[in-house]
Amino acid sequence: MDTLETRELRYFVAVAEELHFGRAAERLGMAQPPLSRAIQQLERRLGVCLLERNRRGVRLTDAGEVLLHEGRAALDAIAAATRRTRRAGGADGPGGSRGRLVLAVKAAASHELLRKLLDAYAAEPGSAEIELLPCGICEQEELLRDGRADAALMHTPWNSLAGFDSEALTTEGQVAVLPAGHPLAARESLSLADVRDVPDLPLARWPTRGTYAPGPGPEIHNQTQLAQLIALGRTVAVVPDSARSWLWAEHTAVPLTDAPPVVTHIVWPAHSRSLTLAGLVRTATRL
Amino acid sequence: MDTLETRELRYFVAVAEELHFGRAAERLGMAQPPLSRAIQQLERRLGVCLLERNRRGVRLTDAGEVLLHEGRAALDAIAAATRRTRRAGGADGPGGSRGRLVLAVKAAASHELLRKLLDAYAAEPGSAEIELLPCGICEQEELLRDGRADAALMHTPWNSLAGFDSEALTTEGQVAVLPAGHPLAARESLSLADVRDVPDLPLARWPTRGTYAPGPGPEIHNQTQLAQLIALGRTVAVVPDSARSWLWAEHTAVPLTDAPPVVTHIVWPAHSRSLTLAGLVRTATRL
DNA sequence: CGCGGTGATACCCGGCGGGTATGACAGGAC
DNA sequence: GTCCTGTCATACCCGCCGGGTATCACCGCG
Repeated sequence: MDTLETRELRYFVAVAEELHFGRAAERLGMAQPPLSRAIQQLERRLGVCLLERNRRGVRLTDAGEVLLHEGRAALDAIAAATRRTRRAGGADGPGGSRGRLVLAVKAAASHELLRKLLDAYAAEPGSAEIELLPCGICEQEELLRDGRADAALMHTPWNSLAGFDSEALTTEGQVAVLPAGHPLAARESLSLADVRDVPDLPLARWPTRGTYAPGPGPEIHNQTQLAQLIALGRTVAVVPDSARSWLWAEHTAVPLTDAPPVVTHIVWPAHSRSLTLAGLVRTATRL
Repeated sequence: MDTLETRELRYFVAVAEELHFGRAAERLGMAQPPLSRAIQQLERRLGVCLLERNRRGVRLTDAGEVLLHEGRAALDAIAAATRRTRRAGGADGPGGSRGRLVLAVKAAASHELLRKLLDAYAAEPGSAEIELLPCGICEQEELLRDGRADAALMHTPWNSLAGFDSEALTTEGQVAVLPAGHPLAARESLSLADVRDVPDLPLARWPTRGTYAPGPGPEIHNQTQLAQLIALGRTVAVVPDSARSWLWAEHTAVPLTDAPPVVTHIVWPAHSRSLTLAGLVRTATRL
């Protein structure tokens, strides 16, 4: 009468994402009629209309929109339960050591900090093995939610810490990275306004929470690509101070006076009660 | 091969909580043998040992401990999906107005603020109906997690905001509430040390995150009980400044110089995307 | 008017979730 | 020792329901 089954959630999310019973059924590896029936049963059990079936396609009702969001969150929680239990049971990969932690990090971000953290933690008595999970620009939230990672290093203001527990580790300023020969590269310092208004160098755009702000500059997907575009004189970027470590000879970094500071946090699921994780966090905050 | 069913989670959580197949089966309204079999299947599918069956009782393994925590979170998420979808579909209670929001509040806490918030929000164009859900001292987290509430008013440092999104609304100092006739009641101000060391008045103990710290004072369950115990000269309490509004004639409030400030927040699930909720939060932050 | 494409309906079947009866085993009372 | 008791596991059966196939009803379109 009340509790939804995982299967029903999976089915509904598939239909709500595809907005097409046939395609959704294909994605789920089943035939279309039982899927239609399952969704009908779901609507009857909830006492709520989730989909508007116009001939030619399907649309979500307000309630359907809610169930899509909440259902995704619930499916993530279930996947997380599976993954973390398997990991705790030593049923993963080779070695199968107990208490292993998976730490999600953006490639090449906070490199110095990460090295110090790993060294310091490994020196702790009784420390567990830390597996690093390199991930894309804004993937950490998802990895924490669905249990593929147990902790992550995140950087405000780019990442959102909402929904997680976190501790701030370091704060740093930002610099503008310019082609070495550019006139602005000779300046002692710059303001954000300076950088935004260079006519021949449109500001590179990083994704914020997975989407790109509109603008003239190129959309950046990884750090190597960015480095190359800057070196070729096609763009300028605003990056944290610690990014100086991967600059090329053809780059010049100029401090920004008014850019928001970048804070690196260690982040974990709010409900976590793992002692292993607590140890890692303690080590991190003591750095 | 991988995704857990809601039923399996329910079964496992019941067994893990009871540590007894028979009682768990009774709680689930089923017979013991199929429950045993279901747990075995679960262990085989996860490839992990969850329970240690000694004759005479059952114990959780480390992996079982993890699944208990993560499974509870997942079940909460599923319950939340059900409740919020039903609410969005207007399938709840009489009236069935769309976009209704449920706001969880501790009885009598932040009364002034709550009145202002409700008035201001009701005056907004297109505002939804706000249903108030009075709750116990530290129940708000649970209500948000399992979907019985959409938002809550919480007070740091008593409530933990971990896992939620929040906005701070007001900050206030704390006062010591004493029986009117007590010698300390004549003082202009007090320190926490003063209040803690009154030999004839042990400090009342509020639950923090659901549990009571050890101490000599009485365990407080609600505000009326506290008021009475103070009036009878049995205890002294440290409460936020706004609590002056419910004091009796037999009470005296004395400002505390070094008590941590109490911050009232409006709190909501981090993944929420509801426009109605956003409107309420906007109103609240503008107060 | 037929045709393609949509979701819904009708019907059948096999698997599995659940029940009952019973077993295996350890510990306590005596 | 020998019960008895309380625990979880095993064996077996059955009915339900989830899933498949075939088909329908409907609409838009050339």
